[in-house]
Amino acid sequence: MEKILDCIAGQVRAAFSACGYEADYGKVTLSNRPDLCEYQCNGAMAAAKAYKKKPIDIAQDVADALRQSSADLFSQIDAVMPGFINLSIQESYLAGYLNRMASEDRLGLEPIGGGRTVIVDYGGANVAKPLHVGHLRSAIIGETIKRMGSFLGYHMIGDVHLGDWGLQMGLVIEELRERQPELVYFDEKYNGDYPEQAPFTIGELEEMYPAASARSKTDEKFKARAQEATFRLQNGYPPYRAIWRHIMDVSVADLKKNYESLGVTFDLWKGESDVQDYIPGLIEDLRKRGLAYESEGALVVDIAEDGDPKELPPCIIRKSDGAALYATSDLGTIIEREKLYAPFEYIYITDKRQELHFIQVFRVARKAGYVSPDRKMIHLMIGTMNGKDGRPFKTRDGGVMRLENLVKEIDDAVYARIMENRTMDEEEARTAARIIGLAALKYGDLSNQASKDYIFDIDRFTSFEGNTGPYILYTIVRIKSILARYEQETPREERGTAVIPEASSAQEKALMRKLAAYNEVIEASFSETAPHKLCQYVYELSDAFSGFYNTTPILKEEDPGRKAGYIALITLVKRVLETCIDLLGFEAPERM
RNA sequence: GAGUCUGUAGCUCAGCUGGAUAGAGCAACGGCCUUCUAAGCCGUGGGUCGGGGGUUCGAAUCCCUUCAGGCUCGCCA
Repeated sequence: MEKILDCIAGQVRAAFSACGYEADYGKVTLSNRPDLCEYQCNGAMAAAKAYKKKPIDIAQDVADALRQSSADLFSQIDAVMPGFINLSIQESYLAGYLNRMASEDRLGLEPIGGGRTVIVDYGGANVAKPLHVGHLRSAIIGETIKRMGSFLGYHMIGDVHLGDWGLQMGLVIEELRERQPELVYFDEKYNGDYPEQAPFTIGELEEMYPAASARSKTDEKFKARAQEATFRLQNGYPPYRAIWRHIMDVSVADLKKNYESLGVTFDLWKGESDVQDYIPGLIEDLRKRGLAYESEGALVVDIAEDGDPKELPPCIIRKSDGAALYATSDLGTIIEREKLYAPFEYIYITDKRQELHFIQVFRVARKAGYVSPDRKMIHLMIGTMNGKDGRPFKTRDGGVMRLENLVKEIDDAVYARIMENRTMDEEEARTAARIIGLAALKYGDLSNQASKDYIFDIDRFTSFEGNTGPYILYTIVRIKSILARYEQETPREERGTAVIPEASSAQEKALMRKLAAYNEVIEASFSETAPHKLCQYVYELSDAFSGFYNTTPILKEEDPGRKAGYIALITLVKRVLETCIDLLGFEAPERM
């Protein structure tokens, strides 16, 4: 279905054309002066320069033409100083638009993706390290991007892309040697089978990595051993491969559990280790073609381009000790993805501190021709998560906040909140608390712009007033409640036809115009990888509904036809809201 | 030092491909529950859009400069 702004702009463009001006001046936006009009076109002022005429004269010409051509679309067409064209939409047209919307499966959203493949890389998780609040954002933003893309008809493939192959693995191996040197993995002479059972639990594993990391910073010998172990692991040394397998098994099971509790899913659970077979060929290829060369003992690829403000450092693809590293793995991953999926677009969602890394990787991939120029490669950078003091987020006692603790803390706060305000049995309250808590958490995060640093404030997530996830859910629950009562009170034969009528109040029309913006918002939110725009829309729609709700006693309406019309309208509001929050990755309870 | 991002109301944030009087939420204050869930609605107060220049009929938005802060700057991921 054509977007409502495009419908309007189509008429305005035609009017510009008819008056002898370039049609492109007929761009229409939502009004920023709702007291004056609903939509506006500023093109007359831009055109004034090109045609050397007074803006108001052009606006006047176009307005006259519009009055001739589009009286059925507009209820207001004004040319005002200095050259604005103010427009309002005809109630009948708006109602017709919404009725068409309501009759479509995707509520009038065009499947613009056309089945094209998009890879979304939004894991950021490292094995052997617990998920903490820092992993929250890329996971839930990635999930939303993936859902929006799928809904728009793209073939979205989400890959967790585990960090399972770097120095951290060597660190854990050496830490294990420190703690349990008697294990067979460390017996050079041992050549039997290795145990099925991991020699550590997830709890122990999570404690080992930070310990090893700290030790490597003060103990040079330990660090060297870890590098050596990493190198041997990467070269297939069987006992280290066996330990690695244990780390993976224990860690991935835990990661899946945690992501699941956030409603975050991945199509692929690949990792850096999966692409190691591509690396020798990759390095050979780059070297043979003269793209990679030795520099200070390492193998590097220049990535500088004309127009760079400063010469960018080359991309290192092999360290001087012969080991591969981050960039190499990511390039290997690209080669594999090209081979298996030939994606139309790549979206990487990571901390913004990795900006340079992705610039390097993208440029090498382009320069070597692994990814053709017509494919898009996007690095969606996630801002740093800070505490209330503006410094990197820590728990009250100064530690790293684990994701599962955070989720639990929010659940408990929501549960307490429900019990103080509502009568609900324990089980229902617990279920509702999980649903509402997740919405609070996700909405709180998604409503901030992804790339900006943001203040992570637990009090904010457990406060449910105003622009929050629970407010959105509350709106949906109120609609559900009305609809349920309507069905209960009104015999089927008295329900009338479910057609959305022309608006009869300002609140109703505002709600209807907000509904009509739906397809526009979803397309923009996806193409700009900006979930916060969808959040903002969902809030505005909820707000518009609340305004309508407070001025219009729906179930008390005496005219059954009008009542049925209200029901049709709020049913559409509910569908739109539910669709949107599903894209955002949460859902509404039945009651709250 | 170089590059880059950020700076908007007391707090948290929108708005930034230039348009009319800069918007929300929280917090503060004042109204609205015998009526569809008050986790709501309505209203009031609160901002020289970090500072200074410039371009433009018009700048929070574009350019320059300056201040403050974050991040990055070849062998971690």
